Amino acid sequence: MIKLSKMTDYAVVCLGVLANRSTISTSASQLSIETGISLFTVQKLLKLLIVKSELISAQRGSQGGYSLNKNSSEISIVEIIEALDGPIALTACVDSSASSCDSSSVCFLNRKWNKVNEVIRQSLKNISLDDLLNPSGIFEIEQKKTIMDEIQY
Amino acid sequence: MIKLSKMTDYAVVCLGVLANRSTISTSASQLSIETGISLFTVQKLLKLLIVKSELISAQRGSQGGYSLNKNSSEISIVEIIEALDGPIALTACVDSSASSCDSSSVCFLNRKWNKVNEVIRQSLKNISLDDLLNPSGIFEIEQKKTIMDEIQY
DNA sequence: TTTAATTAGTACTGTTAAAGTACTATATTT
DNA sequence: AAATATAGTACTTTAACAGTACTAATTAAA
Repeated sequence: MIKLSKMTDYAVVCLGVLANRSTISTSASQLSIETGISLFTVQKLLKLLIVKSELISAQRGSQGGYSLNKNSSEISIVEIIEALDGPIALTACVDSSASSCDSSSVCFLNRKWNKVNEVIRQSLKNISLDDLLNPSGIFEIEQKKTIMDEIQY
Repeated sequence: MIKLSKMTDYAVVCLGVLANRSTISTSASQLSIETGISLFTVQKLLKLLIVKSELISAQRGSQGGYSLNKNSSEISIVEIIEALDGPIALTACVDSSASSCDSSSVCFLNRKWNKVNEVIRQSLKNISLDDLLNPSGIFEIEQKKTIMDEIQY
């Protein structure tokens, strides 16, 4: 099964809470209480997002916490996925790591997967955090599906 | 990183070889030699494809082997992915397994991921094995990307 | 200025899914 | 009958992820 890490799932939930309290800083413990996700996990998650993305800001000390840097409608789920799961790359040999593919002499199609990755990335690019949070967003996503259904590319 | 299993990657390579020898049955050992993938792995892979998909047929005994059931242009990469990785489902809670999501009381967005999954599935649906094998296919995939780029859905 | 609250950084442990390996049974051709 | 191949199953190893824990640094408020 192609799947996201649990962290990404947790992130959408936590960022959703932050989106509803855009003005105030929300502490990790508060987020843990509101989401039901363990404090340890919430802490880890937020630290990751701080380091790996520009999605949230942190304020230390008493009354400190985290807040969203931009509106949920401006956050693409690609940003969240790529911050926590790394680049969207379906195959290892496509990963732009130093080590080249073990079977490069044999594998005649590494390059092609990159295009497939791009197709997926583009599909996700225009789905915002808000689309996942806001009920009216369901329809929009449904629309997207329909549009894609009709394109016989 | 969102990624496919290595098995899926191997599968595309092996099915690619089968596509080039559509008429004759090709044994696992022959495929191992031609692809460079270990025999054990090739055997496991082909057995999986037999059980989990309708993509190939097997013939036992001397001179036996495997062959593609349809043309590579008629095989969607979704068929390959879903045979080996299971359904395309980005999050566990979306998986239609018996056990409901642990945090269902808290998670206010399980349903939405299904729509996202559908978007990805539709993106992949119309990419064929042939698109990954045939050089001229690159352009077509590139086209797809471009089309999707332009749709500001 | 002390105390409490809170994030930052790092490191360790446990769990689980995937990959790889191996063996035995069954079928088919020669 | 013998050789060749797939079918089925089970075991072992590996690696990524999730979870846990501790210490340091920072900030606000008492």
